[in-house]
Amino acid sequence: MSELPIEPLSRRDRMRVDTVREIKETARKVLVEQGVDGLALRAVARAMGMTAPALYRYFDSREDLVEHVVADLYDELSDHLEQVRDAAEPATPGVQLMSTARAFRAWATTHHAEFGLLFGSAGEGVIPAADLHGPGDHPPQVASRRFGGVFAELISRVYLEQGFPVPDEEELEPALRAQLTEWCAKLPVALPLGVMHVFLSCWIRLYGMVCMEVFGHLRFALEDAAPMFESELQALGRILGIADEYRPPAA
Amino acid sequence: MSELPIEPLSRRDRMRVDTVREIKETARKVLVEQGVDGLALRAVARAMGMTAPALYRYFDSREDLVEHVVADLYDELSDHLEQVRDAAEPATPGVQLMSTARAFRAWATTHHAEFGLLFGSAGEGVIPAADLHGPGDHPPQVASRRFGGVFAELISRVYLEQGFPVPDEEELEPALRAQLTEWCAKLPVALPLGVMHVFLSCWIRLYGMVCMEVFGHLRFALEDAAPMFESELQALGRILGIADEYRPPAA
DNA sequence: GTGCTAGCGTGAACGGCGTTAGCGAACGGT
DNA sequence: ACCGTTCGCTAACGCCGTTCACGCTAGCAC
Repeated sequence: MSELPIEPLSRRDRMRVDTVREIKETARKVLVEQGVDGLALRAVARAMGMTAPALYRYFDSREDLVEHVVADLYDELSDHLEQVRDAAEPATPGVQLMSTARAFRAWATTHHAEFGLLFGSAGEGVIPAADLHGPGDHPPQVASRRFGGVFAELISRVYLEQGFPVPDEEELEPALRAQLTEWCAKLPVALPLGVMHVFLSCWIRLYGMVCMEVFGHLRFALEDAAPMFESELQALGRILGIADEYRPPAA
Repeated sequence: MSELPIEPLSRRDRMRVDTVREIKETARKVLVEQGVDGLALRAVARAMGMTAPALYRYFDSREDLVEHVVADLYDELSDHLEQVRDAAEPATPGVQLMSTARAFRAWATTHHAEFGLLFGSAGEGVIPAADLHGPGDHPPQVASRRFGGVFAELISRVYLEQGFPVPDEEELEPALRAQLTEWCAKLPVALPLGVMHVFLSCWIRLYGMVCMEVFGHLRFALEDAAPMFESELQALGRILGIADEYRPPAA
């Protein structure tokens, strides 16, 4: 689809690329200020001194624009998490994983609307039948796979470098084992199925904690979910054998 | 707010109650067929042979209608879960908890749109600043509290009748302990803080698992999340000391 | 039975939305 | 200088939530 001649970008093409970038940036600004429902084509156009139909020169529809924003957000989040991971001291997988998980929650709590778009049910109507996390080539799909890879790679490294207890293949139900095997085959490195199982379980717990906090489903019990998050993170650390590397957050 | 004279319902009042009920039922039908975004006042009115402004005789706004639908859904879900709980055999808290958790997932997977409205980010715009799970008297608030109580009561009974290991108060971070203490004071029965902590942790895990499945965030690894759910449920059972009561689902 | 009134449903209207169609201006390549 | 592509605009359609003023009708007091 995209041919790569070395420098064929005409002045017009450069302008176009810039405009696309500006539209997506403006859309994101509108998303933050007005929420998901306020993310309207007309609002975006208005915010950048254009009219709504002009945006159709750059995106097929509102949905197409939102998809690209979603992809950009996944990429930006992945960039941020990788940065935090690489800056973690000491640079052991355990510390890196803990820091990255904490950074994920911090991003979620400070980017409410964006998080809802990426991880909530808001994306339901957006990426419709075509599964978001499917194997397709749409921008949000590749971007979300990259995001998932950050945590998957970290847990893999924790396992490879330090190890942690994982269930034997025989302990897993056959149906689950089959699915894990299929998934495992797609990964670059071969790992025991039990590692994938532990990864999924940990990711479910991390996702659940952050999701409940951001969507306000913990307010029935907790006013500030930060201590509970740290407690859950510590529990995950114990499962992965990296509890001793636990560090309270900087703030 | 609601006065209860024995039978003062005039014919007119009965008509009105019926209409309110029909509107909410129609709204729910539209929600299921058209999704959250399709839940429009005009669509509801059209589906029941009315015009949109007429609905304003019964609800203040679209948001008000959606709130009442949310409350009804919470109540219906709570009814269903309590029914499953009371029908569980043998009637031990452990089996009841397992069955109820499984019924929760079954409801979520078969009521996609409704689940998104209750537990996803879709409710973000609906119950705006006034927290859904706050202490107010709005219908969705009382209904969601009732729902949460089903699981809280079950775990409490598991603890009281059989017990399971809970962290000591001293092990909990002071900030977390303070919040749990405050929450615990509002409950009918006094329980150790560690029980509340385990309850939250389990609920986070159950919610995370169901949420990820329903919102499609597990499709990157699993095509059918049922076996993984059962695996997680079994893990929860081990934490609560009821793993031996585990039963595979009927289906 | 008659008249009054409160409640209900309607059509029209306002502003906003996504989207399409058609027009004119600016630009790039030749 | 010319031609075609690209771009942004206005106008329009049908949807939405919401408000308003109007009729109708059912219930009630007398």
